[in-house]
Amino acid sequence: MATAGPPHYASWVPPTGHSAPSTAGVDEVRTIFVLGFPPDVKERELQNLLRWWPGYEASQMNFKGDQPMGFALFTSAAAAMAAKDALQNLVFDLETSSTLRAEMAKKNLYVKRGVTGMGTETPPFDQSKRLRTAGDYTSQYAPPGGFAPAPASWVPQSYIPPAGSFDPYAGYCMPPLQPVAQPLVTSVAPVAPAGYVPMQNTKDNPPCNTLFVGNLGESTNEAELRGIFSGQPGFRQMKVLRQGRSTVCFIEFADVNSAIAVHNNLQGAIVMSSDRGGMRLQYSKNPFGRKKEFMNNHQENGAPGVPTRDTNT
DNA sequence: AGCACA
Repeated sequence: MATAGPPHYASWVPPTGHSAPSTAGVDEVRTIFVLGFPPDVKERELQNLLRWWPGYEASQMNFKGDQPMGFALFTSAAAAMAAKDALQNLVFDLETSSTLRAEMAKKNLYVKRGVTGMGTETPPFDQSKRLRTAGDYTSQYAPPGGFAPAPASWVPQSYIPPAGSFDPYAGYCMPPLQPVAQPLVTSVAPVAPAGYVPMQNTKDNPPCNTLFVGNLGESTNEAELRGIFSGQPGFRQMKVLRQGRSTVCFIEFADVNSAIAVHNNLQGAIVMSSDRGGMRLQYSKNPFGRKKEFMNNHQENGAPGVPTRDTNT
């Protein structure tokens, strides 16, 4: 074992949306400096780790010898510090047990015009949009899917290209994330997970209003889960189930779209208290709110096998 | 690789 354990779970303080966001301190340092990556880390990994973070603008991986140094620029110093705290002591790679150290940088990352860390040969299309959108995150951690350039085939959770090009959603054609229904819980800003781990989700069920969370270790802390989910738009309720060595969890949302958004956005999100890194999100087999159908199908107070004639539909 | 509760 020897898990020195991911120490402080940085409870994420939302970058204050009301106090003059971007225009405030123009010469403030809003760049973080991250050490502790395994030598074979790719710049892209840093980008993918941070690209959903509120206020993220650009990042870059430099190599001093074989010691990678990451830099990431945010829209504000507050956003940068929040990200810094979240990355602090993050176990980046379980195999090499490399733990990240993050600090505020000495000076801001210089971003060449048109390069935001999304790749060097950046397509011209949404650079400006990307930057503009970033500011919007200050009020609420909106679903990343919202600005994903998303051709219909873009499946957010497949960080790893599916080997057999198997797409469980082929038949469902993800609705393009229309603005999620007004959150029932508006006040709570979601606690952003400390990071993401690529997660393959080979078997899934049709989208519904309830998510099933798997790949959670027995040590998983319910409060942490609640912190992550309860602030998500459309969140209704959550139930944690201990199953011996592992833990599972159900989350109900007000509507399917909210569930879809979370299913995509939080796929592989790192659960600190779990000993398995990222969580796996699937749609539940038995969603909430289907009691009637369930009961009807089971004829619980009638003759068990009697077929129901669909007299009224 | 684990799906409860109504």
